[in-house]
Amino acid sequence: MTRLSQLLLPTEREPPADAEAVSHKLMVRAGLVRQIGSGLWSWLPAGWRVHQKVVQIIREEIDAIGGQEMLMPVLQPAEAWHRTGRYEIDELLKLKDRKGAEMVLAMTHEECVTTHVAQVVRSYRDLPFSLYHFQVKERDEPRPRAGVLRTREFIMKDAYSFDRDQAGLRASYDAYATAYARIFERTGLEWYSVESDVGMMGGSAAHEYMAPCRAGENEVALAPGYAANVEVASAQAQPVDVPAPLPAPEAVQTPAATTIDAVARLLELPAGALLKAFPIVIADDRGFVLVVVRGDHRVNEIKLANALGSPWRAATDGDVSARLGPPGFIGPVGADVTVLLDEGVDSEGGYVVGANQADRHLRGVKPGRDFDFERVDVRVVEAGDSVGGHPITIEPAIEVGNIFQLGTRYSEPLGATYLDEDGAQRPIVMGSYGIGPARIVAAAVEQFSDEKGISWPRALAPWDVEIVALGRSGSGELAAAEGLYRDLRAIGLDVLLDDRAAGPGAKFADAELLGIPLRLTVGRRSLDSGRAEAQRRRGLEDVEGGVALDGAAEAVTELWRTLP
RNA sequence: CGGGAUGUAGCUCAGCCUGGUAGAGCACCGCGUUUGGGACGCGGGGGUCGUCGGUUCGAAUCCGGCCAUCCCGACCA
Repeated sequence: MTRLSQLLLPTEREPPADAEAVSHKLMVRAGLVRQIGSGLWSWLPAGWRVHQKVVQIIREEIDAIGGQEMLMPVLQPAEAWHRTGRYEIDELLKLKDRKGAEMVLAMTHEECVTTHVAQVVRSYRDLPFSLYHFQVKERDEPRPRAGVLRTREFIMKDAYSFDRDQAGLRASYDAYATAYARIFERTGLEWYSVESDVGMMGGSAAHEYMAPCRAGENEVALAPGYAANVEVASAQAQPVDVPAPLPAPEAVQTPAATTIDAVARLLELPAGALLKAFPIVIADDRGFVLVVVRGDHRVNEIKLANALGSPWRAATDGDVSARLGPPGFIGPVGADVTVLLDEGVDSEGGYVVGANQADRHLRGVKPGRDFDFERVDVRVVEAGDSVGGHPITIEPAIEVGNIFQLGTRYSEPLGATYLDEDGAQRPIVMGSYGIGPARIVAAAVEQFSDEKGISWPRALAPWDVEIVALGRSGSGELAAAEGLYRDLRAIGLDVLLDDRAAGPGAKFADAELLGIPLRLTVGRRSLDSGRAEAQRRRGLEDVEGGVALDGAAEAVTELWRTLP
C-alpha cells in the first residue's frame, strides 16, 4: 500500500500529552506506533516498514558470518529456567497452563537454544556454529519509558554461538563484532561500541553498542580512543589541592559534622581533601571492609562488585558502630578492618578522615603511613577526568546491541557438552549477541529529527521517495504524479504517493513529519517545464532544478544514492 | 518499590476552587466554495466525565478506596 489516500497513517498535530522523549513524540505523531498499555506498543504500517528495514540489514550481515536463522517459542516450560536459576528473576513473566504446569514467557532464549543444542551436539566435530532468530521478548519491566525505548514486550535479534573452547569463542565473538560494525554502519546511525559490565550473565567479556542521543538511559565516558559505559569506566582523577601530611594525625573537633560537605565547610578545605569511608559487608568470608574514596568522588557499585569478585551490601549502622565508631565519623586510622583505597586517592596527601569517635575527625592523615590499604579502582568517573592525557566527556546513549562471552554459564546447568578427540566430555563454550531493532528505529529518530519531524537515514526510511501531488483530482498535476509514481516503482524504488484530497500545506507538513529522505513535488510551478521539484529531507535542501519527468527514474535513483 | 502528577469526545485541553442542562479548538460526516505551506461557509454526529463507594434533594465538581497512564529516582538478565 503506497498511496497515502489508502494508507493507515494516523498523523497527529499534537504529541501525546505525557510524552517526554523526542522519539516518543515523533513516532506517535508520524503515525508509526500506537500504545496499547504501559510499555506495550503496536507498530502501524509505516513504522513496521522501518522496523523491517532494520531487521533485513541485521539478517543479511548475520547470515554473512554464517549465522543460521531459526525460530523458538516465547511460551516455554519453566523447567530449564529453574535449572539455570533464572526462574527467580523478577522481570520474568511466569504463568500456568490449564494443566497447572509452570510456564514462562521468555525474556531471552538461552535456556531454549541450549536445551536443543544439548540434545543435538555430541562431538567436537559438530562445533562450532551459531544460531539466531528474531523473536518477541517479554519482560515485566518495573518502569517502561520513553515510547519504544524501554518496553515490556519487544522484538530482539538474539544470536548464540557454540564453540569447543575459549579460543573458539573469541573467534566467534570477533566475527559478531565485525558483523555488528557493518550492521550499525549500514543503519546510518551515529554509534560506537563500549566496554560494558558482564553483569549477572557471568562470562568474561562484553561490549555494548551505543547510539548517542538525549533520551538514552546509559552514560558513556568518551575520550580519543576510549569509550566505556560509566558503569565500568576508569580514568585518571582530576587533581585536587590536598595539604601536606602532618607529622602525625591530629584530632580536630567537628561537632555534628557528619557529611563530607559539612566537614569541608567547617575546616575550609575542598571536599577532595577529605576521605570518604564507605563501610560494606562482602558476601564471602572477607566480611566487613572499609572502602575509601576521595571526598569529592562517589563509589561505583558495579565496579566495586567487579573488584571484589563477590556480591556485597552496605553495612548497617549497627555493623558500623560495632566495628568502628559512630556513623558519620568513621575512618581508616586505627581501624581493625581491611581498607580498600581507591586509585583516585593520592597517597602523598595529608587528608581529613573520620576519627571513629563522635564529633571528631583527624587531619594530616597519610595513607600507607597512618593506615594500611589495598588499592582498588571503584569510583564513578566524572567529566574532566582523563584517559591517556585526554579529558573525558560523558554523554547519554541508548544501548542498541550487545555481545557477551557467556562461557559455560548455560551449557553446564543444561548439560550441553561434547566429546573431544580424547573422548573427554566438555561443556560447550557459548556467546550471546543481541540487537533491539526498535531501539535502532527510535535512536534514528532521536539523532536526526528537527523541529519539523523525522529525517530518516535512507537505509531505514519506510519509503525511498515521497511524491507530493498538488492540484485537485482530475487535474494534470495528479495525472503527472501518477505517471512519475509508475516510473519510479518500475525500477524498484519504494515510493509513497500523496494522492490525498488535502491541501498543499497539510501534505508538506505530513511529508516533513514522516521524514522520507527525498520528496518530489508535482505541481503547476514546474510541470509546465516538464519537471518535478525535489527536496532532501535532511536539512530541507532543495535540489537545484528538480528532476525532469522524462527519464525521472534514473535521475531519482542517482539522487537517492547521494542521500545520507 | 519510593517520590510527583494526570485521568472529561479520536487528539490537545477548559469546566472542578464556589455542587444545579457537559464545553472549546482540531479531527470526523453532508453540501457548496477552495488547491503551492496545516483553507472557508452552512448544517450535523460523537462523551458510562477512569472505576467503585460515600456525602447530598442533586456530584465531572466534595470525601475515600481501587484501577490506569506518565515523569523523577531505585531497578534494568
